Amino acid sequence: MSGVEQATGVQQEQVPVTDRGRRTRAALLQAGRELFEERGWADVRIDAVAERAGVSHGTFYTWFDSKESLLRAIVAVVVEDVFTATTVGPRLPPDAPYARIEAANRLYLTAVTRHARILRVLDSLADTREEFRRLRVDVREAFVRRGMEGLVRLQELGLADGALPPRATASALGAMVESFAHLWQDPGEHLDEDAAVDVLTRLWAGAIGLPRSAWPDGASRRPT
Amino acid sequence: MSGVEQATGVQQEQVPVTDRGRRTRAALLQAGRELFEERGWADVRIDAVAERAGVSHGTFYTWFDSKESLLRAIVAVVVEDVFTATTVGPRLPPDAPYARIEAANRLYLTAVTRHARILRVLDSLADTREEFRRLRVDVREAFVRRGMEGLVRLQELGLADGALPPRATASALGAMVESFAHLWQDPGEHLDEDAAVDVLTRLWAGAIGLPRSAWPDGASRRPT
Amino acid sequence: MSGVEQATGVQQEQVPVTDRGRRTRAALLQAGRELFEERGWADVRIDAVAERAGVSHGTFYTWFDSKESLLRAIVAVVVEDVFTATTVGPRLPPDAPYARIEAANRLYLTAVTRHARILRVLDSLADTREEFRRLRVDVREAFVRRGMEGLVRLQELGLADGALPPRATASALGAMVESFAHLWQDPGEHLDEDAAVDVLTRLWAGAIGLPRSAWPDGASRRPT
Amino acid sequence: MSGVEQATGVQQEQVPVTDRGRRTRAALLQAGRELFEERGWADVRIDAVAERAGVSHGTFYTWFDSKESLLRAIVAVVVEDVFTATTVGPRLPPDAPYARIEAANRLYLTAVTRHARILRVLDSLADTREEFRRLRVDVREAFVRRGMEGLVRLQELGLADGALPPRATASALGAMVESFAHLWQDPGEHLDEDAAVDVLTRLWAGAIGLPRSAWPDGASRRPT
DNA sequence: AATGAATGAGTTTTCATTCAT
DNA sequence: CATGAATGAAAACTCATTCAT
Repeated sequence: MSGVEQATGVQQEQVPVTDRGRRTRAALLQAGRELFEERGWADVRIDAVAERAGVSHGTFYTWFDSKESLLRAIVAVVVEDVFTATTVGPRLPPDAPYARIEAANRLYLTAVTRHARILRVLDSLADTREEFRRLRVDVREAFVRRGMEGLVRLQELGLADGALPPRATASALGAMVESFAHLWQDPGEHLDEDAAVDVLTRLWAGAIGLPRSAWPDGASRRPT
Repeated sequence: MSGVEQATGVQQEQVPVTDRGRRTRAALLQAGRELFEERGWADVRIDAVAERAGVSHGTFYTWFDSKESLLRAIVAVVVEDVFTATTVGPRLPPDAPYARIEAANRLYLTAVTRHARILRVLDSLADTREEFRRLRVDVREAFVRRGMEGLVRLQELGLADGALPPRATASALGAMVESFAHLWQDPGEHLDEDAAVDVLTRLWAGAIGLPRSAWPDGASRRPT
Repeated sequence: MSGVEQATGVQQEQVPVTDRGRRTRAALLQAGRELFEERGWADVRIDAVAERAGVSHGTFYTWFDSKESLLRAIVAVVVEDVFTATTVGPRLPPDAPYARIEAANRLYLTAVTRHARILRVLDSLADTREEFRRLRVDVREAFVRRGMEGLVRLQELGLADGALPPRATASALGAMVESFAHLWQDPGEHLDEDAAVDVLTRLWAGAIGLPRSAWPDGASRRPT
Repeated sequence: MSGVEQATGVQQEQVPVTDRGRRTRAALLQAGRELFEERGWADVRIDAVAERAGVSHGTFYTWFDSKESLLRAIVAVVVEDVFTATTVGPRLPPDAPYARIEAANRLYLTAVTRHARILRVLDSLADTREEFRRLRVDVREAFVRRGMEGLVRLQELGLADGALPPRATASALGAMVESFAHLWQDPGEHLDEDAAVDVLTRLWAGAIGLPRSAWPDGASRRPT
């Protein structure tokens, strides 16, 4: 199980024991998430986080060691959520590959969309801070691994292009799905969730060479 | 900044008139690019740029208004280069769609790879600075548009899945290619250029539903 | 100043809530006043203010937004003081115009003298910074208005030259009194307060044409 | 002859020998004056002066040693002009004191008005730079001295209040006249030159106690 | 636990002045 | 003489983090 065991850094964040403490910490977490989403990393001051959480500046440090530490805590939730969404899908039969791909895409697309803003913040730090680069990778990891395993299985069954290197392929297609979540934000790309999932699944299935015969009727013959 | 607004509007960057000036400006540009690539945006000081360029601190401001301004100038070159690479490819016959896709992918992949580090820096700013978001989009635009036009043409010829919305599809596939350039950096994804182009082209061709009959022999039957 | 505008509007200066805060703020105010008086505006560094107040550099910004902001706070006290001195004088009978003029002159002269150095600083900024020009005017306003009203009353009673335009006259005479406070600093003009007030009052009373009969005995016949 | 012999500072400004040089120097002088008048001291960059004069930045230093030096040269002209205006008036008969006061006031008022903006700039520096404080005094000196001498003469003739100390009185009244030149700039004090001179002369004559019998008919009986 | 205040390292930027050509 | 460029000493301001109550 990747991506969840990162928490053991150097300094442990304080863990609240009283109810009041729990509430304060939660408020800071919430305020931090909102602000990061609104303004990005660099433009968020600890001051602002504390203020929005309704506590004094100093209190922030009762619960978090640093600004980084706050983001780490926020991202931990995200990693967990994406991981869960990716892993705990409906258990579809192995002989329905298209439906499996579709289900995985939908879950990942919605999960990533849910966290699109905070993931962008993470991205902006991933460039220089090794720790966050790892976290960024962790978010993707479960999905990529799942895609990779699925691909291998299909290749073994002769249902996917055997020439494709599994890991790289899964990475590339995973990136494709994820990029969709971000492009969605922009005006100009207007698709509802079903349409988006449909497009992504078609691209994916076609890309790995899943034979049209294995596509559902609606998908393979869909008109323009 | 004192109280009275100077009469001049937005100051234009200086343009060197002497050779010495040209050399200095170029050195700063080069030093800036290197440092941004090595350390990312936030960890580069103007001081360091000047030092690496072998000039004094103040000289930086003779040629650039600000750190932002420097990046802008660096990125302008990148945008230009990627645009050119994307646009000025070998003119392949329209009836060789696979080869066309391959050529386009190769050009874009190498161009983006060439600039991978600086594009990451740009990404990290794109989240909050509207100006840089636009630039980021500009880098992709030519490639996405080209992919879109190619797709439309193939759809009209019945050689591509008519159900795919052109713009979104081209965006998604473009993102896929681009992500490859970045993943390449990471250890663990080791493919040489030819192999990478091959994978991407297979994925792309398959994704849009280009019939296997339109694939070159080597591509369609390549073994694992 | 990064690209994104923080949500807060014009930041208000902090108001101390603890005693320690009050003490620190007062010390900065005091240090600032002294330094401005000693060195003028341009030659005062925030660093120096903080040092003299016995706090660190950053602490200055806990209490004031900027150097301007500090001066504003200092001047606010001055405006207040001059206003009070000008307004809250001994209530003399209307039928003792000379004594009234004298009392007003004394109060204004001593008030302006008390603040002569800081007013000079204000002057030096008033030329270009509209905000400070207004403050400068504010300092004078109460005295000028009072002089004007007094003049109008005397004109109505036939005790002052009816040809004098009240506002301009009061301005000119006010400037005369004020200039005295500054000239006093210079060596070469040595008069004690009583002598200065006497001269100014004679000039004033004579200027508006107050009949000699309304002058006190001592004043009208005073020998050289 | 006060106020004109100041030029011998430490470094002598360059003196042009060619025609081209003369033109360049004059252009810089002119540009400097305009800019100081428009923006005040601190907000004028040497860059801007050079640009407005149509020469390159470096050329400025061919003709002036420093920014201070430029202002010094500009002010020298002003001092000279005010001095001349004050000294070289119409030679009126000693037995027409009111007319003499009026003439002096008019000359001084117009001279100071002509240079009001640049004198303000000088003021803003006078607070801290001893050199400019001297210059500032020099501008006033001739007028104050003349007023003082006039007052002494009238006192000796019994035509002025003998209780007035000549120097202080002349200073105060001089400041009064000068302040008028500045207040004129402000909206709200709207008087044409004749009216202003009239008011000032009445105030002056009254202030020193010039008997009404020595006032011209128009002046003494002017109605409201 | 919470709070208000203090800290100071870290950065960008300005601009008068000098200089090589 | 003029020019374009280089210089570097200032200086203001920010903000994460620490601390005394």
